[in-house]
Amino acid sequence: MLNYLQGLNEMQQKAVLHKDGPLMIIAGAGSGKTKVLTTRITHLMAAHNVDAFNILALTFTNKAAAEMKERIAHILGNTEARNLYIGTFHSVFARILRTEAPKIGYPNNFTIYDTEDAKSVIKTVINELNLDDKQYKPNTVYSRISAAKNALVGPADYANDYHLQQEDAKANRPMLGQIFVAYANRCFKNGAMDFDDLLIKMYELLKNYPDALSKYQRKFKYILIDEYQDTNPAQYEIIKLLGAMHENVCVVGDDAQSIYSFRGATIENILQFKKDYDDVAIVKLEQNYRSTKNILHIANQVIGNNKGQIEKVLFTDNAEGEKIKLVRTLTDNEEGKMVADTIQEQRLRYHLANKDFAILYRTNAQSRSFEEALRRMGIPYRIYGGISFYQRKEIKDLLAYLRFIVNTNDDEALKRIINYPARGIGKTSMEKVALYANEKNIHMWEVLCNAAMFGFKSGALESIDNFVITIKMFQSELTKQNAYDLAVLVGKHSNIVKELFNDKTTEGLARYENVQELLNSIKEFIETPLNEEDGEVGDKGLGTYLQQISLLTDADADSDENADTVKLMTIHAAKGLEFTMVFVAGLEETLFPNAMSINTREELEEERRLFYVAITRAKAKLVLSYANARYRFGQLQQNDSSRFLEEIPEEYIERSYAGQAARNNGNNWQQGTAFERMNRGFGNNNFSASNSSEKKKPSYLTPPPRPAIKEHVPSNNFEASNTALLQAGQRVEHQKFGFGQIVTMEGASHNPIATIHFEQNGEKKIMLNYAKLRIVE
DNA sequence: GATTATATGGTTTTT
DNA sequence: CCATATAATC
Repeated sequence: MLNYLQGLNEMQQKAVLHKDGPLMIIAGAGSGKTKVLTTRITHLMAAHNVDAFNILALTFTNKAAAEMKERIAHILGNTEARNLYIGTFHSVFARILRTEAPKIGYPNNFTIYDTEDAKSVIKTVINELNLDDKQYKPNTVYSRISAAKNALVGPADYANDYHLQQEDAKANRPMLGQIFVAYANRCFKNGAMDFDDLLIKMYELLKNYPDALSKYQRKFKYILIDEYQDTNPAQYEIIKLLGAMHENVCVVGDDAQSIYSFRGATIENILQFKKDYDDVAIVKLEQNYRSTKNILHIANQVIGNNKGQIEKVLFTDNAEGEKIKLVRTLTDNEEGKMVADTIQEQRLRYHLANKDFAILYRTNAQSRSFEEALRRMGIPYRIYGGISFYQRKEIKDLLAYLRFIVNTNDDEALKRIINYPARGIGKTSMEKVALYANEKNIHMWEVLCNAAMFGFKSGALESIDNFVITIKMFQSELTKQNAYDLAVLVGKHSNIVKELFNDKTTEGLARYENVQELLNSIKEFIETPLNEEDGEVGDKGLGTYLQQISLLTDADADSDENADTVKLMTIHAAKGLEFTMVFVAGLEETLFPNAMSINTREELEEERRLFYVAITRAKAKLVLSYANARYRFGQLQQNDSSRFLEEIPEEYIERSYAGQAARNNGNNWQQGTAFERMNRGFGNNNFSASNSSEKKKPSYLTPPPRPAIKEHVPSNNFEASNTALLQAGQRVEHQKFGFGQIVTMEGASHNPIATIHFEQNGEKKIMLNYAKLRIVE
């Protein structure tokens, strides 16, 4: 027994074995904190007989939660782990609120608004208050409100706060408090909570309802919190309340990796934790098991430039490893190509798999150049983040129907679906509906149900009545059918599916497939066995499903975790992950550090922590890159290299220069230097001859010149054909290159390449896996 | 009221 | 460059 303790170092064991009382673990990057957390939970259960039902663990993503559960189940060798309460703050609280909502005046089936929904409500409210949405930009208003909530400042507090009033008056938005109040009221009326409300309402529940507080205090005898440096004051206060009875609160964090202050997170929580509890045990995990000495060393150097930090020194027994590569390119496109070429080369030379590589960047918009380059080379990849599945329009549309059926108070969902697909209830009618609803202080749905009474006539009235009948029909099926069958019915009867099916454009086709995928996901939800639960509302109903998916992260939606693909993501999304070889791209002033975050020392230090997080994702190999110019707002913009690069000691770096200029001249430096003269800011970057070695230059030094193509307008019946059986001699149509004839077929069967002679554009090699070709004959 | 053309304006990061 | 908002037209 207790053999799960083997393989833990002294400090890790100390953290695991600490039984009762507050515990703070300061865990450096790659120091095995997940291992410590899982082992600690296992130990509580196995050695101290703590019931799984009495343990609450809060993680940063649902995926991390699922993995933790799985690992614990594996070590324990039984099914007890499924009774653990593990999840993100948001999902755990949503689950609790689903049971307790009526106490605070919400329906059990409350809707969860994502950012887009919330902004839309804010916009409506601004219009209703007769304010100008140019002066009050929904984006700004939303972030102000969100910031207030995360600091536990409610609408009334906000509107009455003298300082906030002054601040808003100065910033030319004196009515912000009123908007906040109206927004909060509207959400409440709609039976909806936004992301921040999940914390706020949980706090209010515990604060104002002693019976609820004591219920959950008794239940959660042991509380563990991962990524503690990224918690905000609202979360802090909730935990303080929940943990007050037993004080068995264990937090794990690393101040050096705090990167979510824009979401209200504050490192203060770490300092405050020590003050709030009398006798906090503190354990520091300082041995890094992930990275080479070189990588860890420059990480330490970089973070050393930040001022306030909790003292700790990361060390490792790992090998020294390679030097850090620093590559400069002329443009973002060449940066993409350099990365793709390097991946290809490294993969072959060291027998690495695609999934050993990650490309990290500061902003989602940067993914494009990497996508293009990887696709061109036939390297499979997967992008995390950006527009997630559940944010696609077609998905949100169908979900809005389901949301509305479950909660007809949700005016936001109603507005989305009432005229989609078009059924003749347009803007004018809806303005009237909104007007009547506000006058009588009832829901828009009630107005619709009594449309005749409110004076709607002929055409409009008929359309509205039909809509009401349809929705009522769906509602009556709500109790008779399961979520999947109902969703299928809604898709059919609302004509959404038909509408998408009839759209034969490529985008339409993709949308249709997305909807099918959504239906599949609902089916899967229904078919997965119930999580054992003690008398909670947690059931297989549509309401549960809707609440669950609104809290999914993009990382959670990852179906094939082990797929052999190169991973592309923002640094934020990479937190907690590790890869054999990491590319950190776009190390340029105004991009990283980002122009939005260089105005205060605090902001800049957070950018630096972000850089630190990026570096410490790498196990063996690290490549940093930057481009002299990149497309932004559709225009080529020049940038200096990032100030962070100057913080890395020269002897750890191997510089090189990839791109077209190098090729044209046959000599890397002359063109490079000429270019440098045109761009100030390169003075200190001494591109010494460090890469003048005789080694064969990688192929990224020779991008083929691309002749301008003659754009082709696809035929109206253009539709991608199945090209599996394509043969030489056949005539095809390509979306861009126009009509042509297959000259030869080559390449492996899983990645066939066709050489095609196009009438307008000459001979081109086309990868069939990616190109859209219509077979003409 | 719906469909299409033009204008605008916005990019940091995410539950 | 992109997506969404408004205007113009049927």
